[in-house]
This record gives sequence, C-alpha cells and structure tokens, in this order.
Amino acid sequence: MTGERNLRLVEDDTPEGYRLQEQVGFVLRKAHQRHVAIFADRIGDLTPPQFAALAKLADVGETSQNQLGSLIAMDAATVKGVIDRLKSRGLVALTRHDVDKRRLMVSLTEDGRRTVERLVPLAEDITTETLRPLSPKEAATLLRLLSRIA
Amino acid sequence: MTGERNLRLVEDDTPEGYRLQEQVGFVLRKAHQRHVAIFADRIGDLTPPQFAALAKLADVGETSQNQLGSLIAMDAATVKGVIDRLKSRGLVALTRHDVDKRRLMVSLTEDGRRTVERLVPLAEDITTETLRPLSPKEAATLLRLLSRIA
DNA sequence: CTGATATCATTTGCATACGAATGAATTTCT
DNA sequence: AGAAATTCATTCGTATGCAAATGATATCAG
Repeated sequence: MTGERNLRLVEDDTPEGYRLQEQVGFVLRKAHQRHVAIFADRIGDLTPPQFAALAKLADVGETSQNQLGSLIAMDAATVKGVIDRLKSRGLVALTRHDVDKRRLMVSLTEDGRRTVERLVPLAEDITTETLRPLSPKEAATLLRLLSRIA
Repeated sequence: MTGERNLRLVEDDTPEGYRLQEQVGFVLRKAHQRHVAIFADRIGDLTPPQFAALAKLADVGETSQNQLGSLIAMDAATVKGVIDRLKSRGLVALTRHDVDKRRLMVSLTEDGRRTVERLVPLAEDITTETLRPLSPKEAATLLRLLSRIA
C-alpha cells in the first residue's frame, strides 16, 4: 500500500529524466573521438578521412572525385578538401575525364600506393586498439549493430 | 586435393585484404553522421553539441566553462565556441567566479531553461529514430558496448 | 615571501562536415 | 535541334574538434 511513495522516490532520483550520457548520439560522438585519438597517435601525418580515401582508391582504382566521396561517405564539399590536401602531398593525381569533361578523375600516385601499403597494417592495429575493451565476440556484435544504424 | 586453389580464389576476392567498410572507425563515422543528420532534421536550430551543453547545464546547474567541457567531452577550445554561440543567442549567461578570477561560470538563462525543456522530448525521439533499425534488446546491447569503447 | 608549477581561458591554425548557391557540361524530353 | 532537368565540381559560410602557444591567476615549495 505504500508502493507509490517508493516509486516517486526513484523517479525523483534524476530531476530531468533525460540522461545525456546514455543517449546514442553522445556515446557515438565519444567513441568516435577516442578512435580518432588512437588513429592520430599511430598515424600522425594522415587523418582517418585521408586514409579512407587512399585505401578506397587502392581498392577500386581511378574514380571521379564525387564517386570516391560516395564510396567513403563524404559529400562533394568535404571530399574536395580531402583530395586537395592529398594532391598537394603528391599522394594522388588528378586528371579530367576525356569524354565527360565535368568529371575530375582521382588516382593513386606511386607514392600514394606505397603509403597505403605501409599504413594498412597500422590501420589494423588501430582497429584492434579501438576494440580492445571488448572480447572478439563482443567486437563482432558491435560492428554488426553499428553497421545496421550507419 | 584441389582445396588450395579454392582458398586462393576466396582470398583474391579482395585484393587488399583490408576492407574499409568493416573497420570500426569507418562505421563509427557513418553512424555518427546519420545521427547528426536525424538531429538536424528534428532540431534544426541547434546542434548536438549545443544541446548537450544546455542539457548538462540543466542537470548540474552553474559550472565553469572548462568543467562543463569535461562533462560533455569537449576540450577547452571547442567548448568555448559552443558557449559563445549559445551566449549570443541568450540561452546561457556568463559571469566571472568571485574568488577564482580565472574561472568563467556558465549558467542557463530562463530562455535557455525553457529551450531545454522544450527540446528534451524531441531529443528522445531522435534517439529512438537513430536506433530504429534495431530491436530494443539490440539497442541496449549496442549502447552497452559503445559505452565501453567510448 | 618568492620563484616554480599548475590551472583556466583564449587565440591561432588546420582539418573535417554539411547546406546552399553557382557554374559548367551532359542528358532527357519534347 | 532546343529547352529543361540533371550531374559534377567549386565556393562560401558556419560549426565542430584538436594541438600548440599565450596570458592571467592561483597554488605550492622552499
């Protein structure tokens, strides 16, 4: 008969009823931050988006800038900046498409290819380090669920 | 006796042996992007970091700028920009700490408090929408695992 | 008390990230 | 063919996000 009072006490425990720390968005942002920090620690002279562009180019070969962007989940404005910086470092080369003169074709230079090959093992270490708090089975679960909301 | 050849064929399926799309970092970035897009769709005039600052202030009351930053996982430089923009909108007020004159104390204005109260239900909708592809049990699992790597 | 340290905040520089507007080239429709 | 719609890329503006340097204030050690 006094259950009501106890319930009230529990509810009042958190005035707002909204716990920022438990929201997906907040945890997602923090997990991403930690990953980027680990990445910067292991691969100091390249950012995750820059590496993603190089790795994808190694995978698919020459593509247009926008196409590459859609492959690595970057809009046109963002991918342009990334490619510009890779070009100024001599890791990618840019040419106009022969037939469709709107398209800017992007490809790896020899230096770019060597760089990808050198960094892939480090990238694998970064993945391992990011997932270190989890067991292999948990890591697989996380990846699967994350993919579904991505 | 021909098993070797088949194995080779499977391995050659992916030349690089490194699948960007399956790396935590990449999926984390994409999931975060989707969440931010959903947020922008529902709460157009405030960003997730800005809302996080307001929600945390509603929770803990007045704090110093740096302290608030550590509560919502932002470094000093980042939190400054966020607070500046909230101040210019009249959602937070800034005062110098009486004793320790280095500290910049941040608190919600009345407008800020009303804004948080108005937005919390929308923020809950955003969480729901972000997790929509998952069952409740899966969502709980994701949140738990994500917290551990965050 | 004073010199060395530490803390809080600010500023600068660089790198994503995205919406919106624009220009150039291509494709589609009629 | 010619007009309308589409696509590719660029530019601008705004907002995180972090490292590094700086200035102001506080604290600590001797």
